[in-house]
Amino acid sequence: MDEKLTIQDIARLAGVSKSSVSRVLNNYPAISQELRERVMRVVREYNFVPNVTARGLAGGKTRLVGVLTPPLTWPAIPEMLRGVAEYIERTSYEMVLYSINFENPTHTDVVDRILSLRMVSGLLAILPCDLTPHLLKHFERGLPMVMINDQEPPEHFPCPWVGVDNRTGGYQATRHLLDLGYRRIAHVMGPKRYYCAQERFEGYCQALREVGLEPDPELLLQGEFDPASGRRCARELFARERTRWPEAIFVANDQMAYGFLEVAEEQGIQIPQDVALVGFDDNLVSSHVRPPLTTVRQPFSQMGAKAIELLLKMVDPDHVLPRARAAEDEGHTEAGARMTPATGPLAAAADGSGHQLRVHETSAPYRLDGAIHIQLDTSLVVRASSVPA
Amino acid sequence: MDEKLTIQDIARLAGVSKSSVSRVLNNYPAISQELRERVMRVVREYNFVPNVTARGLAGGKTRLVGVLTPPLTWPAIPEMLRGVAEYIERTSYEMVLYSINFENPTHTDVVDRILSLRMVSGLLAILPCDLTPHLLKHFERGLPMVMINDQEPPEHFPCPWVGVDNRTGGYQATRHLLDLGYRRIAHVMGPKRYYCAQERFEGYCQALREVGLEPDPELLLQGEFDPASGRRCARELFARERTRWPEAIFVANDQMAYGFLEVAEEQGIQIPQDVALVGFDDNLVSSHVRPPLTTVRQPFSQMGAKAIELLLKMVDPDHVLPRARAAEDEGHTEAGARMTPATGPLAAAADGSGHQLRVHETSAPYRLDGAIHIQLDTSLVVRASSVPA
DNA sequence: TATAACATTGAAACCGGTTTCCGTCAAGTC
DNA sequence: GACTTGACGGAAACCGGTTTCAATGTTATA
Repeated sequence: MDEKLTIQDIARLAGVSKSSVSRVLNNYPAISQELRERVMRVVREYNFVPNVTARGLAGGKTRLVGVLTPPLTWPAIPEMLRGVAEYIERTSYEMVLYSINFENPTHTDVVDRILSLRMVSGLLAILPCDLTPHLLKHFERGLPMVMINDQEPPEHFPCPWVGVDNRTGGYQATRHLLDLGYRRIAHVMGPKRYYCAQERFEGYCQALREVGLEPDPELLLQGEFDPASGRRCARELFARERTRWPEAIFVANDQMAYGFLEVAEEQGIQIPQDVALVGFDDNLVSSHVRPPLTTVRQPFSQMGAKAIELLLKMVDPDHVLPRARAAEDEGHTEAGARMTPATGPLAAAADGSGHQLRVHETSAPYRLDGAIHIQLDTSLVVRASSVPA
Repeated sequence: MDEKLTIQDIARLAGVSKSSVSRVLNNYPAISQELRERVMRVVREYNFVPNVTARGLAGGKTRLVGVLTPPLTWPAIPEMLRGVAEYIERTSYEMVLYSINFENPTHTDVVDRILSLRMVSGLLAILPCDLTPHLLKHFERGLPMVMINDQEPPEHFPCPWVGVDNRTGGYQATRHLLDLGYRRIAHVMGPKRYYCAQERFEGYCQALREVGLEPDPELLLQGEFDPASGRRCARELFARERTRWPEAIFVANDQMAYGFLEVAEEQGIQIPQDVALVGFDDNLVSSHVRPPLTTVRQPFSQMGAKAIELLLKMVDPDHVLPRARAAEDEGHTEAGARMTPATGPLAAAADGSGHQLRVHETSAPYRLDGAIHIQLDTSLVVRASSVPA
């Protein structure tokens, strides 16, 4: 039925030239209604779909965007990709997945090889870590690109960028513990080289100061965002004499919080009765650990969707979704958990879409009113680890 | 530097025709050593990479394969894709990810749209569930395809297929419990419409019979492969009077086992002291739940790798990996867990690569000695849920 | 030494679209 | 009524490769 028809065949069947068929298929404006209908009838009858490859060659635009990700086994990645996939499914674009292994020392070469193929019309780089400077070169050379990246200070970052407001997130976590009456609140920080780690820490400090407390250096620990460092910090903290324990701990990500849960289990420490715990991220797992983790939720799938939306606008400004937008991201928070929208003192003027927009200057060719930085809001998810049953 | 060079430019720079450059780049045999070197020098100097799109148009083969998956938030999917991605990274192919939502009633249309674009030269369909009959039509129409699918009986299944030996897996789980001395062993079965559920059940029965026990209908429960049905079965079981409880339970997948853990926690039932538990799958989460789950590990990433290897062989028989194969799949089993290779009574003649090969007849155009079905081995991962500390 | 067979390489056709260029025709202007 | 203008649509060039075909130079065969 739909066997290898070409635009030429359609032209012949409709009794027109192939240029006309092409024009009809691409919604060229100066086309008479009659021609359009004549062509479309044949197109529909034979169920004709133009060859993407030829289209790419001739038009200079492939309808492909690349998505560069760390290994999919990183907790946040599948959620983000879900957002990307659900958005892209409603467009005429497809996604080429480049899952790269940062441990491979040649990963910059891998990226070069990928991009030199010029197969994709744009790139969404998810948490590119130390690859960022290298990617920026490609961006500055003209490759449309959006990063989901919370590791670089957004000031003057030239590339369009999607992330969350980590400062308000840190504030939310700490404020929650303060509201429950805790006063000796420890913080396990992420690596200082990451901007998000600093921001979460600042939110923590700000919440403390708001109630007249000063951050206590004895209650600040340094982690590496992985479970192992969480375990290490937990052992260090719980090895102190009981009177020097904190009443509650805000851990800068869920992975490290898992380490705390493990050590607590080992040592028979009850959470939250002995020590309350709040994490950051709300990974899919976090509602299934024991006790379920109170945490600050990052809207990962929404971040993916926003980022790909932005990228498609850069790649193809006339791009319109063929179908209406589906229902908003529903998240995976299980029934029973309370969700608190961001209400920190840092809440900036929203642009109506529920997220905060910051616009910076950029010299890159694909600017949309300057480099757009989209910052989404976090929300607190309260579960058993911070609230005694 | 590598700005939009064409094969024509290279030809001019090397003082040869573009046909010659093309031949060199494609390893055409009848090429003089001198010409080859002359061209390659220029290619390397200018870092030339031929345009994939043009290549696709002219050669009739895009170097793209599609990967059709259920939502990435399904537990096994990221692991499988890791295997696919790691393999594909070492080839000249790229993967186009089609993550489809089975709940969308129009998902067969989505598949049709995707495939009618003819963008991909082959398709890897991961756990396509009820999409299988529809996909088979495309396969029979000539689209190279491999399925990772444990839901269809392999007999006479026309399409190349990768899965695990579920029967031996069920045997391993049950045998392990028997070896620990348990005799009253319950089984929570998956949906009967899935072949894997039946096979796991048969393995269970066989292990029991081997020690002279007959499966007890009272100890057989019917689940749906999700946590909710696990909870339901758990409540049903634990609502019985204590003397009618089993000593141990083999649950047909980890998700349902999580439901058991939750209900046990709720009702203060100690696992494994009161009841021992073994799951199936070894999801990434399963080592982090409390207590860590003993389970039958499916080599998901290896399945992905095998499947994509098979697919590429179908798409491009002359396909050779540019680099040597990297180290074998290392899995994610944490240190301390014991791994038992499959040694069930069903172990078939291995083909040297450590997996079992079954060859069936097929009428599809892309046969390699008939439809290849690759069955990988499962392995038991022993953790605290079955072994009292 | 003449000739057939083979190895090597360039010219040109082709893949299936998009886009430029140009001719035609009808409506609008003076 | 002649001329300008713009809408419309066909012919042909083009995108950047692969592949067929034919020409050339070499080597083997008789």
